[in-house]
Amino acid sequence: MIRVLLAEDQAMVRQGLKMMIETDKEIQVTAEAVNGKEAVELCGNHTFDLVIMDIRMPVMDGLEATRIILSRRPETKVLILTTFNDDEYALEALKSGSRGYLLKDADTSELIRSIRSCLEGGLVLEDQVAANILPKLMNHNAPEEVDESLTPRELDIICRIGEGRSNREISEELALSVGTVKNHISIILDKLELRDRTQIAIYAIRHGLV
Amino acid sequence: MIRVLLAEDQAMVRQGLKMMIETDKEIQVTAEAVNGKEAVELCGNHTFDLVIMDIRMPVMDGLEATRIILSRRPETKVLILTTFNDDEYALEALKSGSRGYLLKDADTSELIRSIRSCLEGGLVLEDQVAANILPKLMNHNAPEEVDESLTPRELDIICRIGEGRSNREISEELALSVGTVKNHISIILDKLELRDRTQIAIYAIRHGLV
DNA sequence: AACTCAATATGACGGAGGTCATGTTTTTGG
DNA sequence: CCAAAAACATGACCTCCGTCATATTGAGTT
Repeated sequence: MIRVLLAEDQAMVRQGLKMMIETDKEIQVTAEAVNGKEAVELCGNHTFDLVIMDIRMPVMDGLEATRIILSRRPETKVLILTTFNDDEYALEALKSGSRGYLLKDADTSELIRSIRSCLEGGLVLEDQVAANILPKLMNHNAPEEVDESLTPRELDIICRIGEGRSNREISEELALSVGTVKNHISIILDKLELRDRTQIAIYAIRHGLV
Repeated sequence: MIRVLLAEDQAMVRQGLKMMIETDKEIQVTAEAVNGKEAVELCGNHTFDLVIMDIRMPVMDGLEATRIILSRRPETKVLILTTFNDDEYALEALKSGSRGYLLKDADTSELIRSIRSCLEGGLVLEDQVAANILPKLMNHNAPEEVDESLTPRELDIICRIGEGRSNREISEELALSVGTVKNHISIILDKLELRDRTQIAIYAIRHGLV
């Protein structure tokens, strides 16, 4: 038996959802909440396999409630429920640790399929939503190409600066003199048109070298 | 009419797929290729709405073929076809610009649904695959929580260090004396248990403050 | 009223960072 | 094989960074 907590402020939507969900004999809505705060409290006192959480609710919204619940009971699966096919929300919903994103206009079979997929470890994502957020996530760590005039040695040193090492530490790790490390850094600063090691560290991280 | 190019080296799979696809009267397999190279050549001479591309093929694999085709005809949709629910491939497939990821054991209705969703701009992703790759993409910019003992002023200065500013620049931007900026930095270093401004910059980026 | 804390300031001090000039040794490519 | 580039080294020099001690102001608390 799958125990579901339904967190949704609109009684009508809640009722409709409950009926749709309980079409499946193995799934039961064992509790309902009208806002995020109630949902958090219920999760403190009871155990649920799945929480279906509306994103817009009074008192405490669904994303914050999700974060709190997962920080206390990480094994709980949370599916975010929303009206809009809004990729901004989708990203936030995923960052908060939810296991997916249900649209309110989904039909019963779609709903059941999503719930079961989620409980089996899947992440439920509309194709349209996926098309919007994946490129964002990929571009975000898009490794802009590194200046190709950099030598292997210089790249190595850039990495170490990006890890927060001092010149002394770098010189010891590479069995060089401190002066040599400084020389390399001077050349790096020149090639990359930067001013100091801090900017090198930023460069290193932004270009995915660390 | 939707024109599909089928790139798959195994004749049997190709035949089966073709029959499943053409269940839908609006979709037609107008060409077939037995490896990536053939697929690329066919795309040069003809126009297709969709390419279904096996990932493992002789001569040229599906990922490389995808990259070449998309560099020449970016409007083409490519769906990658594979046997395994392998997230390593999935990431590569998405990076290559494909619009999703079909499993060979999908049934006919699933297949048709995926094709149509893809042509409508969707990104087709198994829930299990999504569950594997999304955390990877998100962890990269995982906003570990920032030390809460930091004051607003200190956070501000941390951000500016994370942008590569010198003490002098920061003091001018905030209308402070250089000494005050240094004082703040000393306190920041103490609170975060760091050693120098470079490590502060790294902290700022890793915690999503910049 | 007494207290705490954030924010500001000053000046002195030592050390790390970065520049420059110069030179040697290896690697590598034509 | 020779020339160019990369890697390594030294020492002098100056600047910027960060520490420390000390102090003032204003906001909020008890």
